[in-house]
Amino acid sequence: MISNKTKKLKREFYTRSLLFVARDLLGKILVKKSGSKILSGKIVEVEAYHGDYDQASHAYKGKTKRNEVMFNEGGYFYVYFTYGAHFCANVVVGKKGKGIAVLIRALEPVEGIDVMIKNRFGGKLIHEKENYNLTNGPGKLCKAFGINKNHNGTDLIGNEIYILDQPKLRSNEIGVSKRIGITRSVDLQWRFFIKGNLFVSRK
DNA sequence: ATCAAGATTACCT
DNA sequence: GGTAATCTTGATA
Repeated sequence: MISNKTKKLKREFYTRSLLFVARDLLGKILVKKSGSKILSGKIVEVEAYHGDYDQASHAYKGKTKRNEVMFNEGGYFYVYFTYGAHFCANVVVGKKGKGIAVLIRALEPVEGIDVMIKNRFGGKLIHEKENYNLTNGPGKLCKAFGINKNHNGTDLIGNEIYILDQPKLRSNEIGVSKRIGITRSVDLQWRFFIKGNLFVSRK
């Protein structure tokens, strides 16, 4: 359940070290306002990307037009388009100029589920269990939340998209693994997820 | 100007 | 479990 202690995360949360921020994002609530509607979901799976020594990171080869948002200070939204079809949403982390981010890989829907169904499937949900297929992947959650290129660079300290604080998870509730879908720096154990959560993208 | 790769997904057997 | 789809970006000429 969602705690009553629902304060928006501040800049200081995001400007800490990468792996601390990545782990601490688990269990927090991503919120997006779209008109009068509110969409929200609990973060249940993330991956860390570091610009300096992580060859899988978009920022590894330095700043380009595509990845420039990654070089902001922590607390900005980095959205990119990939495979000709999908957007992926990241939280920029650390100090200005570093090129560090956390990819949000999966959410557990909380508010605005009707809108998410509409965004993902055009309004029709054939099987009840399809709810588990709404936001259990980086491209899927962007589609469900209506996140696209226009949201690249959004300040998460603002009111359009932000993340609500929640009690910190115990370490035995968090799973760790290699990252998914990359071909370089494959051995880093930088994927974190909530153990047993049904909305995690893969086992 | 051309080209290959990609932090994925959906659909097929 | 395998793979086609699809197009933007960044690198190379």
